[in-house]
Amino acid sequence: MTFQPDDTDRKILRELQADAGRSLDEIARAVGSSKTPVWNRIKRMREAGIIGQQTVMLDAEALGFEATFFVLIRTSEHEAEWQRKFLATLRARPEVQEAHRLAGDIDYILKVRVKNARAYDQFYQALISEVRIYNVTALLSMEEIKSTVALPL
Amino acid sequence: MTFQPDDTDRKILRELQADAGRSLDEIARAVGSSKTPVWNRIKRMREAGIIGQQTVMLDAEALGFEATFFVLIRTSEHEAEWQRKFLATLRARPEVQEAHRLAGDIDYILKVRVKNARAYDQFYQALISEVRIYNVTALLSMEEIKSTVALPL
DNA sequence: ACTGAAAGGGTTCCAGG
DNA sequence: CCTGGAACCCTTTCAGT
Repeated sequence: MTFQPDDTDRKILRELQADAGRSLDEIARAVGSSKTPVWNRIKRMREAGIIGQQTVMLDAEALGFEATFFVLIRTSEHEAEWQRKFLATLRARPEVQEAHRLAGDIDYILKVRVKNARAYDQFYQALISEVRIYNVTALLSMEEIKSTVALPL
Repeated sequence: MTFQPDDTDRKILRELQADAGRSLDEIARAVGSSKTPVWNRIKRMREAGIIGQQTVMLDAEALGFEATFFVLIRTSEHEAEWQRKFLATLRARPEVQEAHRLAGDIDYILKVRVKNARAYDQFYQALISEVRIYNVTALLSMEEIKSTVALPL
């Protein structure tokens, strides 16, 4: 199930992560190969789902998203039905950029991106009205020091 | 400093976030306009830095990155020099995908993506050997429920 | 498995409404 | 500010090595 990229595959993935907007020629040159072999490898990796969605990074601040919260959630409920509803709620809410189920005494962590603290409060009220939650801690980001989706290949 | 996208700009940004790999024609059709105006808007937003890097989402699990940690850091040091070194360390470490400075009693949160728990421990040892840190809590992700970089425009 | 080339399609730009 | 079209570049495929 684990895909084992060879050296050239890894170089291609690194280049695509860094800038997916370049031409095949440029990427081929960057990895020291030529168009067709690089094209075949990209095609294979796309079909295998290794390479997924292509997207653009937007400037969140400039677009008015000035508040990022990390939300630590403890719950006492662990039934299937509660969890199903909780996950559905998270997936339906576009301000939730990340959600992970955790090991340990904190059950879930969310990354929530909103325009301001009021918008966070609206999200919070909506969340606790939809599912029972035992304890919530919100950590407010003052400064985004680093943000990347690139894997350290 | 805050860019005010109009309705069409917002539609374009939504489409690009969802799939930046389509042709201008397709995007123009999706937003109910045509090539040239959409192209001009994208160009303007690129030049303004609203639209940044173009990238691909890779399948982390399939590539062997099976462990994600959220790391909560408390420090007693708040001098400029300590902070400079700490930030430089975080930025230099490719396994750190996110780093935020926080308000409140936890000073920093990191998202760290590694192949396994041993690789996390190596990162942790390297970090505490480079800068003094008062207290560290590592939260291990058991399940990635949701992960997106899209802003809720 | 790579090279080179050819066809089709897409991006970029410009003239005109 | 939009439409349509022309030129050029890139992607995609294929035959040859």
